[in-house]
Amino acid sequence: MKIVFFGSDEFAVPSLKFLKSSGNEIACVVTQPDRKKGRHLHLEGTPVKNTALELSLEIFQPQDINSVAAIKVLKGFKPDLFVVIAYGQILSSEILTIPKILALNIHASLLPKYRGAAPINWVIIRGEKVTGVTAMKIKREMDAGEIILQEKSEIDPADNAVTLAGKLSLLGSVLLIKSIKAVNNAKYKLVPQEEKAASLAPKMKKNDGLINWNDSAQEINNLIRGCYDWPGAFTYYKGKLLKIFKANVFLPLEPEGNKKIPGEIIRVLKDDLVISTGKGDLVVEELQVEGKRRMQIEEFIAGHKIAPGEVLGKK
RNA sequence: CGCGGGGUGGAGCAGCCUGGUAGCUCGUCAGGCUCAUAACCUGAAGGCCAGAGGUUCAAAUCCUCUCCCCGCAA
Repeated sequence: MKIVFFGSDEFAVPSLKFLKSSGNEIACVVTQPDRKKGRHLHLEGTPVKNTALELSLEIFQPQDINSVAAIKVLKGFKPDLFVVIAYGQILSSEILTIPKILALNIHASLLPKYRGAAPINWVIIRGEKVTGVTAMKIKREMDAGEIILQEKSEIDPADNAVTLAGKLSLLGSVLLIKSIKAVNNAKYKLVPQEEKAASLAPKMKKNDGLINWNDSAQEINNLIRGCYDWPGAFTYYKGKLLKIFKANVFLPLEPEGNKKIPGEIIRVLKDDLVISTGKGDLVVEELQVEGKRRMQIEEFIAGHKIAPGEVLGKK
């Protein structure tokens, strides 16, 4: 099989590596152009580009994949298959007709649920117990193609978006190889998605991480896990941005006698910071204040005169 | 040169504006209290205040440059 691989994000890296070692011919790796990133806006390649360099694969980084020039390049490879994983640009219908067999996509959710750029974050934020990966034939509409194979994976309560992404990207790479085999042997069915069951998982925005202390401790903890490590669930403490990276839910046994304001700090011990929420309490374990490095709660408490009664969330 | 915060005993912070014995919380070590303890009390060790210049009688503190860390923005 002659394959052109489209990918940018870290999520696609295991698939690229696995694909390479599986003996398929990778004609070219298409990835997003280097972008100015980071603190001093240095030019940086995508994780997929770096992997492709390590594997000595040909790299193509068109500004616009749907441009006439880019299409010409792609046609030049005369590929059997396109494999698209976390690439970051939408392929036009003309591009989808280039490969002899089909264009295949691995998506990190159980489609038709969580279509879009950030399924991993949103399944955690929504408190799902199970998610998975889907291999599908790409259609013009975003993540709406017919399903080839699907694999489920349980979400561990300890998982955050990063750990879950790690698991799913491995699972996805296995699913990819399976799917390619199936396609190669023509032993596969294309099952249309149930449109009624579709839901969306749009790209994360900075503000999606804002903590609403009126939510339950469980919901807030889901937000914290789902927003890890970008954009990070955040609130405000003494006018400064405060990100919470890790926390636990604590349900007080005694009926809440004296009502606390959601967001109020109710207990500060040596290594224990408990915050009141709309329902239950949140025990903060790892956090970061604007301009400071990320730290464990005991380090934070050691250096900050933080007292019960203070309320988080005010800008 | 995108904007901003910061580098102070092992950790996290205060002190800097208004120069002049280096302080707090935690940790470590020793001792005490206690049936016991991660709790409490007492004491101790541990810092050329990121680095290099400069101003000054005197610099963690003021000025200049360098290195490193972080937030925003992407």
